[in-house]
Formats: sequence, C-alpha cells, structure tokens
Amino acid sequence: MLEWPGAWAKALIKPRSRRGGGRPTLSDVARKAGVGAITVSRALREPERVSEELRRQILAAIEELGYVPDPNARALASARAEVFGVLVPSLTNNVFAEVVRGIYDSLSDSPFRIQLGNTHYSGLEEERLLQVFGSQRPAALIVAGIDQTPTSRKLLENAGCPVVQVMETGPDPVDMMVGFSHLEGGRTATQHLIEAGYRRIGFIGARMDPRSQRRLAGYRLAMEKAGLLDPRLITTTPVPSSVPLGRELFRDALAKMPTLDGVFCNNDDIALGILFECHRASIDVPKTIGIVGFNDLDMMQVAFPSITSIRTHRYEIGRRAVAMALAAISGDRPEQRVVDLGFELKRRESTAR
Amino acid sequence: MLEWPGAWAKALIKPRSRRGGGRPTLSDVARKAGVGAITVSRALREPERVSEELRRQILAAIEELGYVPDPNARALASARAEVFGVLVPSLTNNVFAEVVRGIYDSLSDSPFRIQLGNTHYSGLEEERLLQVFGSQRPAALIVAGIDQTPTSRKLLENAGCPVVQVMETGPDPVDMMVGFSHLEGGRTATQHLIEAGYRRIGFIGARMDPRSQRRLAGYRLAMEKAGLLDPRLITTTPVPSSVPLGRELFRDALAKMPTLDGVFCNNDDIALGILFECHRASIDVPKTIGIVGFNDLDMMQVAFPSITSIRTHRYEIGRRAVAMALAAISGDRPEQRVVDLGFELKRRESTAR
DNA sequence: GGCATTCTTGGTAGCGCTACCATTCCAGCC
DNA sequence: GGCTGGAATGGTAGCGCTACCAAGAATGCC
Repeated sequence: MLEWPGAWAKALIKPRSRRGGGRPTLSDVARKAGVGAITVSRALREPERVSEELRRQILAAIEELGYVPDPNARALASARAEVFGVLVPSLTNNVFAEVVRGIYDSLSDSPFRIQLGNTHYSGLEEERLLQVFGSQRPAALIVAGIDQTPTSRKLLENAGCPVVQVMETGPDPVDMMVGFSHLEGGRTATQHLIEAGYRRIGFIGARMDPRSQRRLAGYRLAMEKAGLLDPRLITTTPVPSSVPLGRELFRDALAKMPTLDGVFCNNDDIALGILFECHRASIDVPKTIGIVGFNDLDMMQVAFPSITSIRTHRYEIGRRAVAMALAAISGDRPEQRVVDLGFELKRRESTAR
Repeated sequence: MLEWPGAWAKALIKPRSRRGGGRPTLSDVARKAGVGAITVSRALREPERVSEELRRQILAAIEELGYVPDPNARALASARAEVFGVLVPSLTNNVFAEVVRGIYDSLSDSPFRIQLGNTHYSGLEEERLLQVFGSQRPAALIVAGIDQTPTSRKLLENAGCPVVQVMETGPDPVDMMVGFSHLEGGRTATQHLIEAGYRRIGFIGARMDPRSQRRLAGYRLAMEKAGLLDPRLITTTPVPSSVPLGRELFRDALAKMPTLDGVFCNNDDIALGILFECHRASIDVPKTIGIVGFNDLDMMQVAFPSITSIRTHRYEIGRRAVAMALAAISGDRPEQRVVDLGFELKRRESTAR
C-alpha cells in the first residue's frame, strides 16, 4: 500500500513542517535578497567583506522579514557561543550585584549574552557550574575570587577562552585578574583606627569567605605591628552577613571584651548593625567606640554618625573585566594581566575622635 | 596531481578535524555503549522508555567519557532552549535581587539555565531584550511588572511559552502573574500612620516607577478618605532611589511643609535616609515624625528606632513564578493564573507614638 | 597579452542533537 | 496459527548556521 511513485518523492519535497514557529531563517533572507546564504551570514558578521551594493539589499531583506539570527544555530556551527559566563558567590550581596551590573552595562551593546551563576560560596557548586558553563563553549569566563579548587582551576585553564578572576588580585592568575588587595584594605582600615587613637580594636566578621579572611589577615598584621593583637578581640562566624547579625556579633564581642574601643568590620552591613546597637545602648560613636566598615556602600556617608569605610571600585571591576576579556577575544591580550584597581579609605565621623 | 585513488576517500573518512576541542559527543557515547545514538538521547531525556539494561550501559559510558550534552545542539534540534528568560529593571535594587535569587534557587537543580536581562526601567530596553530573548525560544519568560508597552506585550503573547509577570497583580495577565497589590500596600501603610495619630503625613518617593506610582495612589486614597490630603505633602523625583537621596528629599519636604509629622516612603532606602537625617537634625522619631518604609529589608528591624515597613515576599515571588512556569511547561497550567502573595505591615518603633 | 593576485561570491558539508518514522520483537488474543 | 498492539530500538533527515574550499571577476604587473 502507498506504493504509488509519488509517495516517496513527496516526502522529500516537503521539507517537514517548520518545527519552530516559522520564523524567517537566514536562507529566507538570502532568497529574498537574491544572494547565497553564506553571503548573508557574512554581511552580518564581517560586513566589510561584502560589497556595498549587496549589503544594502541584504539589510533591507532582513528588515522586511524581521529576521533575527538564531544564537543556538550560530553557536553550534561555529563551536563558539556569544556568551560570557559569570560566576559570583551571591546575587543579593550588594558588592557582587554591582560587579554584575558593571558587566551587564559593558556588554549591553555587544552581541554577547551573559550566563550568570550563583555559587552560594561553595567550591563544589562552583565546579558544577563551571562544568555546565563549559559545555556551552563561552566566549569568556568571569569568576569571583582567586581561591578556586584544583578541579575548578583545571576547568578554567582548559576552558579555551579568556578567563578573568575578579574582586581580588593575587600572584598566580589563571589568565587575567582585576581587583584589589583585601589584605591591604584590612591593614589600612586597622591602621587608621590605631592612628586615630583606638587601642582595643576588635575585628568583627560574618561569612568569613577567603576575601574576609584576608581582610582579617591585614587586621592582624596592623595590630601585631602596633603590639595590640589579642585573639579575644576577634569575633567571626560563618553565618551569612546581615545588619541584624552585626548587632548580635557586636554584643558577643562586647561580652567577651567589655573594654573594646574600636571595631573593624568585615563589611558595611555589620558596621551598620553595630552603629544601630550603639545607638540603642547609648554607646557614643566615635568617642567610646570607633567603627570602620568595608566596601563603602553609599549609605555609609549619610549614616549618623557617618561611617568610615574602605571604598572599593566594584562597578569598575566589572567593566574592566569585560574590557580585558573583550580585548583578549579580539586577539590583543592586554600585556598587563593583573590589574589592581586599589581602594580608598573614606575617613568619616565614626572614627573622628 | 593528488589523483591517486585514496585522496578522495581519505577526505571522506577523516570527519574534518573536530571544530570544538574534541569533547565527546552523543554518538561517541552511543558507540561505546554499543547502541544507537537516538537511544542515548532517549536514555537522557525519557529514561523510562529505555530498558534497564541499556540504561545502565549508557550511563556507564557517559560517566567514563565525561560526556556533557551540548545545550546549543539540543536547542537547535528541538527548537526549544532549556532557558528561562528573566527581565528585571535593576540588578542592584535589593528587591529584584531577591526575586532573582528565588528564581535561581528554584532552578538550580533543573536542567534550565537562566538568561537575565536588565531593562534599566526602560520600556524600550525591555522591548529590545524581549526581542533578543525571543530569538532563543526560551522555555519560559519571567518579567517584572505589569506595565509592558504594547509592543512588549505582543512579543510576550507571541513568545510561544509560559509567561509570568511578577511583583504585581493586576486584572489582565499576559499569561500568569505573581505579586501583590502595591496600591493596597500604600494604602495600608498610610492608614497605619493615620491610626497612629499622625496627620500631616508626607509621601516621599524616588524613582517613581509604576509600582511606586501605585503605592502613591494608595497613599492618596487613604489620605483623601481621612480628609488629610494636601498636594504639598507629596515629594517625588524620577532620580534613582538611594539612602543619600532619602535625606535630600526629606529636607525638601520639610522645607515645603515644616509641620510634617509623618512620612510614608516609597521604599526602605528612602526611609533609612530620613531616619539618619532625623538623628542628625535631632528630630525625634516617632514623637515628632513617624516613618514608614516599604519592602522591609532586614535592617529595618534593627535600625534605631526600628522602622515600620510593609513586608513583601520577594524571594517567594521568585520561587512561585518558577513553580507556575514549570507547571505550565509540563502541561498542567495552574487554574489560578493570578497569585496574590500579599504583604504584611510590620509595626515598629518608628510609628509607636 | 598573459599570468599572478586579490576581491567577491557561492556551494557543500557538517556542528551535535532530536523529530519522525520504520523496524523488530514479543505478549496476548480470537 | 495468524494477527493485532505495544514496547524497545534504530535510521534518516534535518534544525539554522558557519568553516572550508572553489570559482569567477576584477585588478595589477611584467
């Protein structure tokens, strides 16, 4: 049955109903413009290699049909997706949100999409995401931090694309780095408290990720040098950071060491929690206690009293990372592979004794 | 030249050097497991349709080769990418960051990736991103807000996938909605101030996006009903919201209306800026001025005095949006297409007169 | 004028995967 | 015993695009 001659041919002729909603494809454009498909492809990707004349025709056809290239087909054919993979440990932490914003803003006018991953501060999760991202053959990878697990590091090295580690600088980049020294930041903050005349200076830190650990190391160095270091001055917890937690930790620290006269905080959330607790307990800032934060969120300058903090250039880190990756993609890898954007001590009322 | 018989055949045999770094493909797995390629594909996507025996062999081969499916090829062949498109107006606004976090957390164990877009509160940018996202044939779209332009709305309707509008509820969903009524939130906040005995209650708002407009509308309703409405009580600006801006706006409001005795703020950042300014100017909160914020960031409860705010369920909105989209994808579209997650008035010291 | 060289354009063959259909095999039934 | 129906498996033909190679046209040079 169905052995009549046309059946087989018919099946060949009908190109199978368009699976996707029938959106125009590159060859639709080519047909309309009266050129070969490959020429349309070129007109889109390397316009200078197509004659003025044809380019206009092709652009007109694209306009008329409302053609939009299929990124999946493009990625499959070229074995390279126009995607930046971005890995951050948190989406709600304002610091990373700003880095991500810098990345998005820098890439919004480019053909590149962004694949954002949240590692939840977990090395294992980072490995998993790197695996997933790698399967997409991204154009570049931007990862937060420099403390990748050996597995992650290998994945990054074999990614076959530019890699930028952000937020920190360090001695041994996988490829490129943009950030600053958290250790120096911690040292500077602590130094400032010491110079302002504080002596029993505590370190209070939540979510002690590697960057916080290095801030703590900077604190230790400064305190040690001044002969002020006392382990009881240090209060940390792995619990995620928040303003309410700052209050709790400050109470703990005070209970442990009632003569505390200054605190260098892990970050501004903690600092703010401490400030509020000082208000509540009628502890005078900066007279009785000096407070220094880290990151300098914009609320620090309007807090009352305004809070001294280490200003970090988060947005700029994101932008710079993209700029470096883009340069590497287009062939001229920047000769300076590790960029230190530094930080700035913002002296404010909370340490103006 | 090169006319010896093997030349042509050789070119056929050698499958052209692997364009991509030679990672294993589905047919490598199939060969290793001694089955057809399609069976491997099925074992991955519909395991129950493959016999126990083969499934084990295939899984072993996958393990051994370290095979990872290529999402681009998959998307191209099936005309459907395993991608959720997510559009938010801001990446740094804590509120949207929490929604996005909810979405990521809900999707982290699924095969779905997330394509995040930042509209910068611009309708035009939203249209552009919708166009771009649409070209990827996403599995679902999640967009913030209900005030899409007609073009955006059409793009959403023709997206050919589940669409969830989040953050707000409204009468006319494109497809599904999860959120709450900002108008009711504004009304409740204002009502609370009135009941607490405040009379010259100002509205202070920055970045007056549609949601803020509706909060303002709620404020108007409550004030009007109480016979307290006076246009000079309202201070707004299109400038992006921030804590420092809250301080500025409060000063403006006070200059305009020195007898102000309460403020309902657009959001918690503004409220915090006002609180700080009150401290600085020695204005007693809640005695001289009552303050109500919106969103209830966790710092509100530890501020001194703690700040009354409207608690919104941002994280939950993200999770719910994903749950609804996932249900729709798997065929059983939830019968309740508009989900109101409500809000909660958190009474605190800042309005405890 | 002949020939090499560059510029433009096109054809062909996949990229890695899945939709569609075909085939095989076996249980269950009249 | 033959037939139906379903389950398990496989082959084939693309999805929409680009890499690679080839060919023709235009240009330059001796």
